[in-house]
Amino acid sequence: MYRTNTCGELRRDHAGQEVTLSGWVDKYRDHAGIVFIDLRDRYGKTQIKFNLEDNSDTQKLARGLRYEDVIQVTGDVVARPDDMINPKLSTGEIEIRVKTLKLLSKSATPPFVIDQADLPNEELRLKHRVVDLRRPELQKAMILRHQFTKLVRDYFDEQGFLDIETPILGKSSPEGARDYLVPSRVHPGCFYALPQSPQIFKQLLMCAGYDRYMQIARCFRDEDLRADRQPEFTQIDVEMAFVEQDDVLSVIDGLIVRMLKELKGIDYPAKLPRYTYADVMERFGSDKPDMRFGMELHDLGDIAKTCGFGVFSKTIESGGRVRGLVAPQAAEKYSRKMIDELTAFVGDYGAKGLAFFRVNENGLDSPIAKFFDESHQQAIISRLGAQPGDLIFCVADKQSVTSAALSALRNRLGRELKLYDPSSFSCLWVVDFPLLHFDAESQRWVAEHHPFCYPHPDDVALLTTDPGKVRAQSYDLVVNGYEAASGSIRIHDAKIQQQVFDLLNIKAEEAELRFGFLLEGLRYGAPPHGGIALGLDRWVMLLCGYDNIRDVIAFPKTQKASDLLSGAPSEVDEHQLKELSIKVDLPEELS
RNA sequence: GGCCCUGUAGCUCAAUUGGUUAGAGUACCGGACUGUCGAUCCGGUGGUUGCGGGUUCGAGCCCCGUCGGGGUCGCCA
Repeated sequence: MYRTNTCGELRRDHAGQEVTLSGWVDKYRDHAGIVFIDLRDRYGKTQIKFNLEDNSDTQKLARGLRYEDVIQVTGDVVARPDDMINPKLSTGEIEIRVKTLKLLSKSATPPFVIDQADLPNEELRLKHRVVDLRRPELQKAMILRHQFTKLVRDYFDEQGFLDIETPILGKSSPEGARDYLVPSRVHPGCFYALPQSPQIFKQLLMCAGYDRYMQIARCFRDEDLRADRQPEFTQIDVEMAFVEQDDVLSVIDGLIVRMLKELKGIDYPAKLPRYTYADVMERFGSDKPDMRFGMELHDLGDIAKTCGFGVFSKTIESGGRVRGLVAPQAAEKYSRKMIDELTAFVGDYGAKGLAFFRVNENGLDSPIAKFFDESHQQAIISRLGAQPGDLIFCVADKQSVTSAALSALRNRLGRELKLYDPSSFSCLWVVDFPLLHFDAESQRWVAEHHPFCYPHPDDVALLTTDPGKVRAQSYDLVVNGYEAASGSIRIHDAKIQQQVFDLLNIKAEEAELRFGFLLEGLRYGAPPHGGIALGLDRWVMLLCGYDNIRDVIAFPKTQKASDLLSGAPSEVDEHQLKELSIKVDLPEELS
């Protein structure tokens, strides 16, 4: 038997017992006559000690132990004297007086020390993920991830959902994200695609009568990575039949409230607040606003129109917008140089400039203040509710640019000005997304969510008259500024589906080719249905309070989608390619 | 594909802004030490400054290219 207890469980009550522990050497403190070792496993650390008078051979062996050696010890649990209790350890009231020591596995010198205050750079951590995964921060994430998925499964089970698996090897569809492809050996020249999500299969399950489905599903998208995006990620995929939007939202409300309570001890109102897309876009400039703080956007169009500042008035004349926000008590905190930096920052979002005003007792102070007379200055102050000491920022541009620039600025200022508690949570629904948007590049309507999204019942008539105004029965769950879930009610009515396809300029033949197996499923008695998918990795990231998704994935990939641990992706043998009827044709600069 | 940051000892960082033999802490190796818990003290090993070019009397530092890592815009139905 390798152990009778773990390294995290022994307390004062255990004093006097003989125990056997196994684990990793976390620290060693060698005093020649007495040697202390902190023994670690995933449950905690226990101090073990070796006395010269107890057993000089064992003590000699103990002195040679180094970081990450794996050992087994047997000895007696001893209560520590009061002045030697270590309050930093849960096991700090006891220690093990070792009688026998066995070296189970000698470690090579590790590439970095786990308890080091300065974290090694991420490249090294990913290369040596085995060592990295021993760090408490990653262990916390893995444990929380497990607790989260268990809670999710339990919750949906209680609600009558069935966990059903869907294929990993599927059919490629050109819409949406780029597919990861898998060549078929038995069908030369043909490829499977890895699922971007189990979307169509879960709709087919609804048609088949499995009216409450859930799955913790791995999804794959070959798009560029971000701090919160990996090429393979995990969704909590949910679909329900005979439901309206409110039914889906209520089920998820219940999940979120329970999860925040059980995993974070946070009491959240039983029903998460709901906002319309139009509302949050106007007030926050984003469809995923971080509502842990205010600092809302305000429209200054009417004031800008008549002011003396040409950039503003001309923007309004040409159909653009002037909007602004107030950074509370930031006038002194942001120097001209820092504001220049913010100007460059909003430039990334297309803003050609960033107007600013420092608010003082008499009005506005700014290089462009002279273009605003007393009444215009007061109008701006009163519209924004600004106080002396505040700093006002404005962007004048087409609507989409004012939204993108100001929402990014808002997030940045909120963080820099510490306007919220980073450990708090703000969860909300955004509903009534537009069904379609007009893509200027391809000069056509494209689906905002996907082509199977049901239009808002009040807007069906608009499909033929004003498609851009049609709202969808789709919804996002937004947490701390992240899209944490997204879903919709699907079309189960062939006539409306046809209308949407027509709008998207998808011909019947093409629809049959691309989504034929879904349309086929919808043909034989499709119940009204809808669903949602939660981003598991993002949720765990948020629950841990981390700012990147890699720290909640055991073996993540880098920004270039490589796995530094295994070396994937890699070239394969010629005979493997031949078997798959594949010839590699590298671009010239790589060959 | 664009923009920005980054790469110096096993690790975390420094190097007076182009100037002597590239330093410190930690890890590692050796020694001392019987109550430490970031143990302490003494000594030692350890470097093609990511790689390749260039400018210069002289490059860790400047320039060009390239590779890796990170952030972000585009992209992600």
